[in-house]
Amino acid sequence: MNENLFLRNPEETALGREIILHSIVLIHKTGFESFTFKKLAEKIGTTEAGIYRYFENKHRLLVYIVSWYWSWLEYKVMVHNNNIKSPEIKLKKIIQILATQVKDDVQTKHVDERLLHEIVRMEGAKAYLTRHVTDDNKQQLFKPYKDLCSTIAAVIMECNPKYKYPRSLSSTIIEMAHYQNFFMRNLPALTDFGNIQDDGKVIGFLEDLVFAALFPVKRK
Amino acid sequence: MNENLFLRNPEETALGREIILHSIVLIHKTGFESFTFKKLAEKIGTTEAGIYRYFENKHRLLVYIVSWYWSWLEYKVMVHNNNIKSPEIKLKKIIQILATQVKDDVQTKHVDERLLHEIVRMEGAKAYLTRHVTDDNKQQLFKPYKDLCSTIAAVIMECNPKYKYPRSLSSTIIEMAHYQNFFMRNLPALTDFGNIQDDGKVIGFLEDLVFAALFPVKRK
DNA sequence: TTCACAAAGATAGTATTACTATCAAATAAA
DNA sequence: TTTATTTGATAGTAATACTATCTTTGTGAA
Repeated sequence: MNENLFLRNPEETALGREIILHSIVLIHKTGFESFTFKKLAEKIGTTEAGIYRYFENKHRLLVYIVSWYWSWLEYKVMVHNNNIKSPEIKLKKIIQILATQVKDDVQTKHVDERLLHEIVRMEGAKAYLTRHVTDDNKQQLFKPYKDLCSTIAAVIMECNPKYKYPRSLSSTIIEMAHYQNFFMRNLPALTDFGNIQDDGKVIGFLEDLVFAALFPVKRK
Repeated sequence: MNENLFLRNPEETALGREIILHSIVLIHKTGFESFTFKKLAEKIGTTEAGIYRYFENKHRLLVYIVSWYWSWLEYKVMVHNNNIKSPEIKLKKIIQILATQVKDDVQTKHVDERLLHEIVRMEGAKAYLTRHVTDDNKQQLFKPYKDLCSTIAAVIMECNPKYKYPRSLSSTIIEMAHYQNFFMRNLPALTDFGNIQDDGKVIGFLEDLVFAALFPVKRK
């Protein structure tokens, strides 16, 4: 993880890991706007000042956990696509990973990936939708997201080396995997899935969209 | 405008119109998080209490101006597509309207549409990315957005009545018109447009994507 | 064993935010 | 001209987002 994301590395101490663990639980429960360092401190039996030693402010903490998620996802994509040859199957697998409800990975004891996935779906965009995106970006805070985007773009180029928009398509897939899911659950009129809350629907839409874009029919 | 959006209709009084006018200027300048009713009150020479008489809180004000924007856009789409017959040309026009830098419409003296468009690009998602989306939705706060989505979905169905995802494609177009533009300007690695900041690039991407989805080649 | 020092705890304090309440003055409608 | 409505002015509160300082605790090298 990028050192600019924290003041002290939370992975290295027991308190740090408590902060990560419970910030995820708390943000998941109450949403990012009503999440405060004070509430978090009370929950883990420390003080506000204790948390400020690890993170400059709550926005940095959000960027930290969101980045953690993207890094973890990239690793997951790598593992799953490791010995797949067909780029098309790879891309389908990526869409499936992005759009499917995650289950907690027991290997990481201080992170509940299922909750984190739901946080990223609802709060992820707030990591970069700020007036200080440019500064944050200069500090490389969004590297894991951009890396994932590059990885997917590379698979897209394997599918069709002549496709003109691999990165834009890639960021579209990532964002829409989350947004269509969010819409399906909260604003179903913006989708064609009712509020059935079936991940398969979003996967179907994205596959249709992506493969149509990559293998188009010639038009005048 | 939906009555649930405000406590007192801002369009009906001079102070109300001042609130709209300067909230747009202020949110555009400093971003939504650092925008406060106190700063706004100082700017227009009234008091915090004065603004609270019109809007319950700053989130409602954001939803109000964002909804205003979507309503205005829907009107604009209607006017431009009024006497076009070809649904494909209609759809292209819609993409162009959505993805192009707006210029101020002098007819509405209390709203600067150019600034508002830039606000919607950066802050628009914050209108619904909250824990209270469902309640807000029940109060019909997002109706203009959903109406626009329906309008576009109808044009999509005119293009290809067999297409399975008209609403999802519609919300994808709307969101991506803004996001790809935002990425191009702030996180160019997520796009294929450098940071040239040319609206035409985003339009090209979206047209390619949408028409490929609507007129696909048959694949195994 | 002790000394050093880093990490955490305890406590206090500040400016700002997000409101609510009250009362008086101005203004517009009847 | 009376009356209701809208605004202005002022005050106050609980919570938020920090910063500062000082003490205690634990760990590990000398």
